[in-house]
Amino acid sequence: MGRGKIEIKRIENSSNRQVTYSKRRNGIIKKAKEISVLCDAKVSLVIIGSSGKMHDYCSPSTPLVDLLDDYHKQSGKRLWDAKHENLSNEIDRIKKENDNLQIELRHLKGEDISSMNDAKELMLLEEALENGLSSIRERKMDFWKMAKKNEKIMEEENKHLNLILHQQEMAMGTSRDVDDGYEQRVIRDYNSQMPFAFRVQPIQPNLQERM
Amino acid sequence: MGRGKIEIKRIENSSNRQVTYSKRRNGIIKKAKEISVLCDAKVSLVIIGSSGKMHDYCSPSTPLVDLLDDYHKQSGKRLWDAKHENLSNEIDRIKKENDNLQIELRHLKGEDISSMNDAKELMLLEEALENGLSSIRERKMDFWKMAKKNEKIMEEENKHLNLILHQQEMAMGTSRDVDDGYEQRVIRDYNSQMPFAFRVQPIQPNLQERM
DNA sequence: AGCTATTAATAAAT
DNA sequence: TATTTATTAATAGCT
Repeated sequence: MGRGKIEIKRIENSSNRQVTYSKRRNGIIKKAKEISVLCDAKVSLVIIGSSGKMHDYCSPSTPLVDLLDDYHKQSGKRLWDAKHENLSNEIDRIKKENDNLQIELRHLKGEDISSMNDAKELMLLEEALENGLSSIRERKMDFWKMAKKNEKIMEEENKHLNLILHQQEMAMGTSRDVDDGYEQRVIRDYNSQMPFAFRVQPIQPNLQERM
Repeated sequence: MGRGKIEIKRIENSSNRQVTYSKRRNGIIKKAKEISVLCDAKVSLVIIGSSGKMHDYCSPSTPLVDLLDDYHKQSGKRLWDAKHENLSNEIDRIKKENDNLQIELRHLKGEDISSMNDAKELMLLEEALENGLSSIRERKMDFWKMAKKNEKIMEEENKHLNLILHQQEMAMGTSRDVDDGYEQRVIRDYNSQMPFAFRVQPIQPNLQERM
């Protein structure tokens, strides 16, 4: 396709070679674009001329890395070293583990169990859930006991503080209002040492009756 | 360059697209070979069609890896590092997800809950477990009902078989004892194949209504 | 870098 | 899917 036919062999004349190179390079890149658009193919094209300068084309929205990833999967050639492969394998492994966990989790939550055709499994599941439930309830009981205990301690402390305050008031003859802030602070400090959710609650045991 | 001019846009007709793809793929690979020979350029070409199948060309005595090494040096895109980093990040991400799942799972099983300091969370957990339990029990109930139904059907079947056997015996004048083993075996087989999943069911379409 | 005669690629038909 | 052919597209050699 030109004024004359040419043999496909190295062009010896260096300037001709250079000219042909840049013309054909444009041509092939155009072709690459076209095939990727016409046939929605992924294309990666890298050309390095004898000068060493590199040109490339990669189909849109196809990171070269991904494409080469495909390549290396399909060609079986190890493009990147074992390290990468190991990482890939690990990802696969963990993903699989993840899937299994998800399934187990869903089963425990009672989802997707219509696919469970094994009575034994169902019973194991039930057992696990019952165990879980009893543990949780034990824990809640601990909470409750602790809350009660705390409550009692605070009550005592309060009484004690009130007593002291009262004594001081009597001794100093001052009004109770002056020292009010002190009492409040002490109580807050107690609260902040409570491990659980009972911190900001007024003493109202029945609020927690489900715990 | 064909019987008609075409626009460079995705070919909607899938079989035309496929034909064009393979023609142009050959064309572009030929061009790649030509430019590498004519201009002694290094060329790497990877094409992945919409079917996902990959074709490639790489100029002779130019390992693709080396060429891509050049590429990654010149493009400054740091192919490998980026790839490596991506993989590592993904692993971290998935591992984290995994850990969270593990924790959730352990909590549901009532393990490690002594670290749970939030009454609300505990209650949510309990609720999830209760829901799970009730789903499981529902499912078990289904199984149970199905087992009952199956049992009934088998009973009928048995009766029927016995009747037929009996009739045959009468007709043939043979003793019933001769065939006794057969009947027993049939029943045992039914039972042994009933894992709870009722695989070997007599022809009774409505048995499958929930499966 | 443009131009154009010529070859090469290929779209549509078979 | 492979071949054929009319037509367009690419490009070799020239300027």
